[in-house]
Amino acid sequence: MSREGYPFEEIETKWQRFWEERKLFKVTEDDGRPKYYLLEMFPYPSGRIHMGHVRNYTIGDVLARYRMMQGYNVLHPMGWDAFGLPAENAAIQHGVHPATWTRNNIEYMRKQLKRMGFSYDWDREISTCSPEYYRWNQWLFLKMYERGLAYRKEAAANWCESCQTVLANEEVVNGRCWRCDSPVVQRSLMQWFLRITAYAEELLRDLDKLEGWPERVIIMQRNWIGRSEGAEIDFPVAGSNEVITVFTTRPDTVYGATYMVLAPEHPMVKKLVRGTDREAEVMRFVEEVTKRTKIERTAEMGEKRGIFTGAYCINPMTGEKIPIWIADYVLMEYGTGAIMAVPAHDQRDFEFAKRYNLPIRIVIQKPDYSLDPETMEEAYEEPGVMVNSGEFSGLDSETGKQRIVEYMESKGIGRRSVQYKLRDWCISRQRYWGTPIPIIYCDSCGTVPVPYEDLPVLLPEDVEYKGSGTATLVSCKEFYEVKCPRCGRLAHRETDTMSTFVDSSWYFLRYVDPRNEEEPFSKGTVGYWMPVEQYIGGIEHAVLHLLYARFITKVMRDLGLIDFDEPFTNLLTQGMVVKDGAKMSKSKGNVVDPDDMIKKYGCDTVRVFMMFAAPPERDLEWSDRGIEGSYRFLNRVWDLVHELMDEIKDVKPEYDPSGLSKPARELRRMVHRTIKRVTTDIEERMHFNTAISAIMELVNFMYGMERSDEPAFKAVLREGVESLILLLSPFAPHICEELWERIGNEPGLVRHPWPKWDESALVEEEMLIVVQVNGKVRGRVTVPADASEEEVKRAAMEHHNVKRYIEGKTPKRVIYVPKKLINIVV
RNA sequence: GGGCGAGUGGUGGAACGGUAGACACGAUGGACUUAAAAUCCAUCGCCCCUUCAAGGGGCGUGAGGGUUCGAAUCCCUCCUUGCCCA
Repeated sequence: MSREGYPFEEIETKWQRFWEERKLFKVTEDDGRPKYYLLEMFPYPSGRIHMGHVRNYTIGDVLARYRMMQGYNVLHPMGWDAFGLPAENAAIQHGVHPATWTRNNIEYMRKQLKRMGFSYDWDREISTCSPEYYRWNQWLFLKMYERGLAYRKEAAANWCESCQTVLANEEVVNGRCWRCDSPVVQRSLMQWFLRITAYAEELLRDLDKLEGWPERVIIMQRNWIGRSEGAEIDFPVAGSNEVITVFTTRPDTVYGATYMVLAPEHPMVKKLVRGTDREAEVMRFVEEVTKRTKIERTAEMGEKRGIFTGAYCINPMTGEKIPIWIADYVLMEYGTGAIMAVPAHDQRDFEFAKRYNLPIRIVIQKPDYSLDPETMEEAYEEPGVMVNSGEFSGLDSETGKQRIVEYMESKGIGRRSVQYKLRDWCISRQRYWGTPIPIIYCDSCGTVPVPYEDLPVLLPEDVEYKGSGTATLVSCKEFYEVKCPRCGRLAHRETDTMSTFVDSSWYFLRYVDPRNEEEPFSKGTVGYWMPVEQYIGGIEHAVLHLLYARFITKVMRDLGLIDFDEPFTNLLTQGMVVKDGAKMSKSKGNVVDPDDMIKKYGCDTVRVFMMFAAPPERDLEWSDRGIEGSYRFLNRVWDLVHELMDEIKDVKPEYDPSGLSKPARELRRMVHRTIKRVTTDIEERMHFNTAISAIMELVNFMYGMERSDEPAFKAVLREGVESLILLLSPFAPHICEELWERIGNEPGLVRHPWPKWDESALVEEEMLIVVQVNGKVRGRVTVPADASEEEVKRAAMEHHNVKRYIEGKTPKRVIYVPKKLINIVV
């Protein structure tokens, strides 16, 4: 008989309509069941969903449906990270308004997600570009401004002269603008920052609470925060009252500081060279360095370049006059922007000293005292014994660190200090398509926050896009020109908008109360739903998004809005979907469009393949053959249930387990074993690929099983078919609803309890014992399940092949692993 | 340069100190068919011995060492590769 496979299209449409009409995924907090908040990272509405989304959201959907069947009140929302740069690019390239472009994309992508059958409560959908959402960004910004957590300062930004715009780091490719390929320069602008550094210590310490997070994400965040303990030391500038403070993690090496290095941007640089004959040369160097990127400047293999300022400072411990240099490898952003250079014990200082013939002095010796400045080829950075260090000579360097800092503190020339690599978070974007920063600049009143009652500051949509965000907003009079809220005189608005990371740093809180017009969310509601039990997304957000979300959560807590410290209890970072070993991309021409696959095989097949091809945290290799296999599997399920239909049609899955025939017992064992495997694979390891294999094995078994005529067999069979459908339903919900209905049950599977296994059904009547001799497998014996160790041993010794290896020898030792293996050592 | 992963058949992957390769893809052979598709059955890590058949042996999880009765799994060194940071 020729056939095309089961009618997936009809079935999938039918059940998607059924779920939507019954509002099966709508949840409220007044529910007796325990709550479970399941969240996937919301998408940027780029136009169409891609396989990465499909994978992310399928993982989420399987877990959501599984939890629903486990009896949880599952909050499973979806929304749109809808502000951002690509919308502006679309405006430039296709002349379409960013808002139109974004909203059209959302319309289309929402349809695509619905076509995948995901169990979202669509009534909670949010879009960050809607004023109802972004007004709370502005509200939060004002709250932070009040508390000194939002502030404005001058900072360097990547600037493209030809596009007249600021670029994000990702938009700078090899030092050039990604769009026009002209060189990118650093330009100093006044920008808004959020004071995340005020939470550095807590963000670091609370990483210990995140037991449900992958270790590598925690390590990445820890490195990003980059705490280091050390000291600040004051170096007086020779012949002036100025003092330059350096930060070092190695105060024990201070006697070896033979020169000082300032970052080119250090404010002292200008003062030191002003009016000297070195001024022109030094300033030329500074200008040249600032054009280069941070990565180029600090790459360790790169040549370190510098210039002498002509000025000197005094090493406060030795009283020595040491030269002050400027070098590209010292950054203003880290520490104090100035270092004491100890070439003998810091590799970068060492290389710099070699290049410019600066003195190298050993102050830490190896235990064998073998270091010699004349012969050393690299810095010695390990601990050791202090030498050439005045009264501290002879101490081990770890003790010396403490002693020197204590000494400096007592003399007031230095102090203990902790530095973080973490910088304050720059949220200013010179863009149009983002949340307006609610600030007004008045010539007489200065920087004035927009009063809360004037929120939201609406982003004007009736504008002509000018090619740069700032230009667009400045030219929009109705937006730009405003009365000062304090004095009423003409003032103007801030034209920078917020980074979209602000939007995404709290959206999970808005989902719990998405239509609240009085506040970002009500405290009671957020208390019921938060924290998120399971968060799922790509590893690429390991640092920025996940750190910002943690930060804002802590800020909200300190504002009294919530009472918990961490937003996400468990985090799953899924791997990429790749094809031919590479990430799918247009330029490589290896993109697989989900729409095509759904059309060809249906979404159930796509879902099953996504979950079967690899465990979630690994990369998934797309395979056209593989998806056919998944389709074949669903057809086998479809056919199997139809074949068994007559036998189970009016049967109840009820029977007395004690009097079953052998075929019934075996079927029952297989069914219950599958329930156990699928349940533990989902629950304990989230290994959906092995869960699906277990279901496949059950299907294979049922195709080849031994039958029996007794009525109880039919009841066991009914139980088997029902279990099969229930276990498969989180993965392939549509076909399962259909089969469930066809065997005469009430549809709406997420409301049906997840099957439970009966441990007594798993008990084997016989067990297969592997027999090893000296650790090598020499045979297998089958013994009754209740056989004692002695009986197993006897059976093993009698095995014909085993005998050959133990003949004439006496066993020295016998290791018995119950129910599995026996190892005879001779 | 540092940190963290990963390396298993022709392929995706199983195996959380106890039978390596579950499940699937693919391939080969067969059944069905006028034929094909679909479906079903059988075989498939590599090498070898024995046999009518049934059997049996050696090697094998990137390389090399170690711990253990027993290692893909734990430890050390190295190689390759990916990600993050510099």
